[in-house]
Amino acid sequence: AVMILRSRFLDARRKRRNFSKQASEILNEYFYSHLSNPYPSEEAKEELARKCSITVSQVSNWFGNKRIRYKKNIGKAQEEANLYAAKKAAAGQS
Amino acid sequence: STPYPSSASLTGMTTMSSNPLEWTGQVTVRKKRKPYSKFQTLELEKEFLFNAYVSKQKRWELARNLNLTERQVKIWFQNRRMKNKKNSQRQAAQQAQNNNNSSS
DNA sequence: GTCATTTATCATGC
DNA sequence: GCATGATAAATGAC
Repeated sequence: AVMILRSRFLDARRKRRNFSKQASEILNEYFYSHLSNPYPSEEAKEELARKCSITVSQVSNWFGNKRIRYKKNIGKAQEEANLYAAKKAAAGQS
Repeated sequence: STPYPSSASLTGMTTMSSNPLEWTGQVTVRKKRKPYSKFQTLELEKEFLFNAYVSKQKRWELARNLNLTERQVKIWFQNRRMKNKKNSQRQAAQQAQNNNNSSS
């Protein structure tokens, strides 16, 4: 019982904070620009972690959540996808 | 090196033009995740304190006493070891951070 | 065996 | 009240 209580304090869910706006922007840009295969390599995860000022585990968590929640929203609005698709198209202009 | 076999040919989505993302299709039918009870978790944790690796005999006993399958007990210990490893890495990183701050 | 995942659930932010 | 990040069961690659 003591260990359960102790684990509750070690549980990071108790102190969860939302990522910064810039971090979410970076992660979303990578996700939607790699939508055909949104599985960043370990090296890519480390770079994303540096740019977002978060840990590699947090990057993995973000992509895990993003993939499953994107999948569940296929067929629905998905205006976020259109937003980043347009952004990518604009960046690809000559 | 995708985690799952991306054989998109089994659901007849070869001519599906609307959604070309193969990774969104889950092939295998997996059983729904069911959280264990307080008692089950506590007994597993107690055994994990003795040894992180459980013998086949002990695994059978735990499975019978906790109303779990031997496969569930085996996987629980696997996941528990990964959790331990992750926490160790987290503490090590935290300690390194503290050392850096104190030395500056 | 490890380990990167998927998925449901949990706990929090707002 | 959902959105979001982290964790707990469960799977598959290797």
